[in-house]
Amino acid sequence: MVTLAEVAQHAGVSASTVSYVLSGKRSISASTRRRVEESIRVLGYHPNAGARALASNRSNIIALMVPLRTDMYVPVMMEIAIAVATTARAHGHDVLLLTGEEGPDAVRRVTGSGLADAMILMDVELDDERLPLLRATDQPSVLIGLPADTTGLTCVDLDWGATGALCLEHLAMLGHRDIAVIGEAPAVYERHTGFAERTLDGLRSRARELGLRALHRPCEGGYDAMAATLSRILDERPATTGFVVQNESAVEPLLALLRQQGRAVPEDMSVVAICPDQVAVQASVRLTSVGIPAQEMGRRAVEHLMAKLDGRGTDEVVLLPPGLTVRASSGPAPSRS
Amino acid sequence: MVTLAEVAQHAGVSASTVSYVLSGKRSISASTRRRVEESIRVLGYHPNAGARALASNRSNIIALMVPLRTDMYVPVMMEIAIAVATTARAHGHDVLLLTGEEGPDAVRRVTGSGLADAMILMDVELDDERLPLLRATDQPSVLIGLPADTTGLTCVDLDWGATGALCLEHLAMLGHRDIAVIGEAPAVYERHTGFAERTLDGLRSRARELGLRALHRPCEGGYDAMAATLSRILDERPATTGFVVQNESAVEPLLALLRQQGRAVPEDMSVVAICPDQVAVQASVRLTSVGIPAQEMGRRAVEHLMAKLDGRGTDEVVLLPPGLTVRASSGPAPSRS
DNA sequence: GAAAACAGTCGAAGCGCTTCGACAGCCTAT
DNA sequence: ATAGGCTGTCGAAGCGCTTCGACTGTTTTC
Repeated sequence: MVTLAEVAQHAGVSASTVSYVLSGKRSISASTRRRVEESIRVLGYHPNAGARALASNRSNIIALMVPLRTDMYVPVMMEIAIAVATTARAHGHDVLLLTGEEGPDAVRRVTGSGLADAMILMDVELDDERLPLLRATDQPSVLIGLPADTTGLTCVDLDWGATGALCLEHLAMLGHRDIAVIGEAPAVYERHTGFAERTLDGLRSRARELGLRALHRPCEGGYDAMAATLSRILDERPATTGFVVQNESAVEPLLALLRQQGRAVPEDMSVVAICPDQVAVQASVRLTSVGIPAQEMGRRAVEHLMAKLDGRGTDEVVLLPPGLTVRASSGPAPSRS
Repeated sequence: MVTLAEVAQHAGVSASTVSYVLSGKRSISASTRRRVEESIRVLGYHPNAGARALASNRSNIIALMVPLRTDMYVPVMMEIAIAVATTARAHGHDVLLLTGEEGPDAVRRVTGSGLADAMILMDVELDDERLPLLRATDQPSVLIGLPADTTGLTCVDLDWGATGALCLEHLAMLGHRDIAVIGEAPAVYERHTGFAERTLDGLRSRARELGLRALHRPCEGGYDAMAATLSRILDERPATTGFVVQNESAVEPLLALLRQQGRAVPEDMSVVAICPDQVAVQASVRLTSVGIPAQEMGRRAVEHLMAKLDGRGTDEVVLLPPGLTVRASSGPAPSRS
């Protein structure tokens, strides 16, 4: 293992000079810098992470807490995680992967041990038990998701309320009056995950404003669950002509069921999905959808964190505006017969 | 930030004693241990990770390199990553998330800087350029996946050859003679990802042994790609009655297309999928499938790594045996008319 | 009953780096 | 000329921990 001292000796300078070449915190003559850089290259030197962390009180690591469960939006989570890792690297940081499993203890451990300089939390619940800890520590953090009380926190999220409203507006504009909302699994609502409730709120209040009827039903993914949910919906509101689907794994089953029942999409029924664009494009009917900007969220979260680490950042809530792409699954409501 | 020295003072012992209480490397009297533990609790002490890494030459971090691309098996990757993180925590280690983006440089950086004690590599190609580096370093590593040459390496993977063979046997046993294999996207084969080729080999050699015809076609995910692929297959081999599908995102489109063409599953056509059980259960027809033991792979990889770190491990290749679950998508071949 | 073994504790060295203050040499303004 | 200010470099302290050797009692062993 090559050390700073060896590099210094090889280059004929002192250790501190090498350190300053590396950090750029003091000016170094061009010739010395060249010599040192050459020695580093020749010897294949890599600074020891532990020593650096100890001396500088900075680990250059950010922690990312991902949900343990895999009952929803797995590809989105993955995409965010990868965007976080990539962006962090671009800022000279590495990413420590924590699962939600440990809960608040993980926050204590990481902040207490100086393992990471900052953290990003995903899958934030409306009243998350990790929040008091984050407020109490002076370690910077960013949430991906929006809790009920954002005081003293920085959050990045899609504007789910606007997302719900947007879906509804689109259907309203096409003349649909009775809308069914296929939600996430009941468990998601039970643990008060912000995005699900916010979407619903946005949807409902816009429905009220526009005078539409919106019927919400949570739904586990998969074919059987969707079949049961659909038949209940059509029993209850036979006039339903529009669907908003938030649960990715209910989309394809819904399309299959409608097809099977002889209801054509988009002629008889319109479907708007809330899902990553990739899913929308790959479905058996190209779906009109509101995308989930996973990469953007990951990137923005890291950039906010870096700003905070540089002392620039401020606490703020960033809500990304949703965008609806019209594809082949939505069309004018059939004329009322 | 509470330090070891403060704990020592609070407990009225020396710093080294506290250290030995923590590590258990020397015997400590019960009363001293109790007092120290109490002080730790009261002061809320967490050992500083950097200092520990520096002094002990062990970071208690393992690096996990995940593929940057998200063109296949995303949920599987995620599940593996989570299993790795969970298992590592159970062994007192944290996980550093690296993306494939940096390539071999990441290996150099991590081993060189002592950031991690060991690493796990996913998405290994048959002739991966990271392998020489792994062989050259004395840092333990485990691959999830199987390269062409495994000398000096430890690998954990599903036995893809046996997986392919198993699918074929099942269909053969049911009397199918003409089998179509829906593979991964062409790009996956082009970069020589081991699992895709091995599956195919297993499948083909068993087909030869049993005297079946197997026609392999790579396929991008999604409805349109699957439609094109299917029509080519049925043109070329109209007698096809069995399908083996390896690309998750082609399964549902295939089922939809067959249904649409009036071919019943499993009466006219049998489908065997290679996918996680969850996907198989959620499909519109409950799929006969060979599962992908993602959690098991992640867990085993970490456990091997821990064994190596303790000096127990050996280089070896662990191939997990595949298991086929019969569900509703496969049945006897229709009698030849 | 003396020698050897062991349990329990401490002090000090050292891990590899960053960073502060010091200083030598040089340039600019008075 | 001389004070003051740069620029470039160095030495040394110190970050918080682990671990080695040393030391003091207490047991065990023959």
